[in-house]
Amino acid sequence: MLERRSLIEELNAKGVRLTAQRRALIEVIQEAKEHLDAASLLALARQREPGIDRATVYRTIELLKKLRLIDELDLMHLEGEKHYYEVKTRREHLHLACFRCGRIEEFSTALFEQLKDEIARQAGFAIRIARLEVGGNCRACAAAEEAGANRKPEKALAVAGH
Amino acid sequence: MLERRSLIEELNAKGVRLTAQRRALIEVIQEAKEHLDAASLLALARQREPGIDRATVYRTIELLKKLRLIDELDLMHLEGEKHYYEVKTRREHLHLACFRCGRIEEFSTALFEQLKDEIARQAGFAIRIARLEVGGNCRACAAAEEAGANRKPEKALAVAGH
DNA sequence: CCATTTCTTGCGACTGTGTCGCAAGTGGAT
DNA sequence: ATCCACTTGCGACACAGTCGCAAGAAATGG
Ligand SMILES: [Zn+2]
Ligand SMILES: [Zn+2]
Ligand SMILES: [Zn+2]
Ligand SMILES: [Zn+2]
Repeated sequence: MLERRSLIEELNAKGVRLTAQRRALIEVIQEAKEHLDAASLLALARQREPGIDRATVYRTIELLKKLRLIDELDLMHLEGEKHYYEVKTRREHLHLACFRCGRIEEFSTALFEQLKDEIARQAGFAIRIARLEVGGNCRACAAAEEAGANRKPEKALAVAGH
Repeated sequence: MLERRSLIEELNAKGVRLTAQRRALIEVIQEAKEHLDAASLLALARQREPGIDRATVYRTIELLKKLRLIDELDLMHLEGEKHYYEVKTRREHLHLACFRCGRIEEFSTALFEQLKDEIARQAGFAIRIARLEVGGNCRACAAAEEAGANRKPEKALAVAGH
């Protein structure tokens, strides 16, 4: 939650031209309480800057990714092939996506940092992005599944999934 | 590399109807030497089973995912928004995607298992899939980048990326 | 070996994400 | 206020993935 500097300042410092459209998009991303995809981003940005176009949204996302100000997530593509975006400032974390209820949980641990270190050292790989996404059942849904496991578990092709 | 049973047997055991199309697709996936996307899968499968349709490829992928026989990868979407597939038998591994040369490297470590255990325990999350994808520069490209860092590094908006 | 049932396929049409070239518009520096 | 490079909107496009439906093919069992 604690942003370093606002993304706006960050952009200015890098000499990136600040347009009304970019400002609107950045504000939306920064104030988001959930992970937003390009379409939602467009809808929300239009509330502030009505004329804004789809192409501009994609171009701005590309820009912010290159500048390493936002991260792109897949969230296991739980609903369609969209991508989601989040500001890169909160503590580095990974995402747990529940196939049953669709909730996205965030999780942090020192082990993740250690793992990245090991990759960098052993593979000689200069890591720019490390995205760990986990799919399965959250605590509540795992319990519920357990309880409902009284029917014939055979031939259960009805596996939830991506 | 060492497959448990062929996917075909695996399917039979689960009572899944075995069609010529599915057989062709499974053979292609199993014999693949690289990570294939849906379109390549279709092209290769057509060499064995000419009439096969795009929709069938997608439906079969969905089936194999549900049965946990294959994994879906994004590979940092290095070239377009496609997804890639691989048989779920080789040792659990993660993928390193080089933004510069495009090579995909596979990497295994016990730390990854530990990390998954910690997630399962601490978050009470029943993990079905854990996908760790890393983007950056491979050893060779990191070195090359280093050498080429003699020009003005300022205003370098030309950051490679997704 | 044929009939029956159930599942699967091909086809065609469709949705939705993401991309691009270009002419008009605008930010920011002077 | 001027100017220029950069950015935007627009329209058209490329392409991944989905769906309903009628025809076709596995498996089963007689
Ligand atoms: Zn993806
Ligand atoms: Zn859940
Ligand atoms: Zn490389
Ligand atoms: Zn792999």
